[in-house]
Amino acid sequence: MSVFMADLVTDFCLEHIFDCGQCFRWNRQEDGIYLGIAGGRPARISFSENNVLVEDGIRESNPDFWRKYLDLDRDYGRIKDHLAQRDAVLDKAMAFGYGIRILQQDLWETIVSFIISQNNHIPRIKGCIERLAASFGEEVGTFYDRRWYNLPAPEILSVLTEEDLAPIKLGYRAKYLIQTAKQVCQRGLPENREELLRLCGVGPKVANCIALFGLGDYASFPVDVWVGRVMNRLYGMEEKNRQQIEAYAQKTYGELGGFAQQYLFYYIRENH
DNA sequence: CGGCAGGCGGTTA
DNA sequence: TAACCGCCTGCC
Repeated sequence: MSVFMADLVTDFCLEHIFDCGQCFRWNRQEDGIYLGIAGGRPARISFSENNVLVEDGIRESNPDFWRKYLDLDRDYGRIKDHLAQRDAVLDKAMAFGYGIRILQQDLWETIVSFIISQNNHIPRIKGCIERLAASFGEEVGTFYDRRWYNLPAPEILSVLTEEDLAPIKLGYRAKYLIQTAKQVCQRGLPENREELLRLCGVGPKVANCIALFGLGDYASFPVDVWVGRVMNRLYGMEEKNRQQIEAYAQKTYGELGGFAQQYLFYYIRENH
């Protein structure tokens, strides 16, 4: 086990980070500590008095990994200032989700997670991901009294059948996952949105999520039903007019679209 | 029971 | 290229 610490951290709130819809493998404990896994590292993360503390189940300490994963080197105060200048309507959403950070997640895990997420509820998405990892993923060790597993690599997933995956209860997303795994084995991982859209089961919304969370494409502004709702409520736009919403986001938020989307999404999810 | 959820692929016109 | 429709599953 090793420990990572960072002090003087502002604009950071574990609840906002882990509940704003960008990740599915972290869970809040009764003491407010989050227990989960990222990049093959099971960990406990806590935050108090501007100090981030990460205790992970890996022998060799790797502070760079956690700094990057938690996006600690980015000035979110400045991002919020810039967004506030561009659009006063965002103030309420940014005040509400003040501690959001966009995690820099593993690309393959992001692809798998957001293919599963389509037309699906968060508790079920989480269940599917955990069953998939426990059944077909590589075990990374024991941490706080349980075994932890990575999501299965493309090479593993690509040779499974829909029948193999039946117990995972992925529904029609199972064949998407297998096909996408095959494509990644053949062509390698996608490097941009256009390549993401070629993957089976990846449409505009899922591609935008993967681009934002897995590729660091911070201009990406994923529009789902919740973003449609919030744009309707705060801006009076038509909920299902994705073109109009995307055009507005592009024009107004520009290269900060992904940050704006996260504040808006979290705001409407928690205040509907 | 039908309706729906953090969409997508496939089929039509 | 826009509009439909069916889809696994689980929950209301």
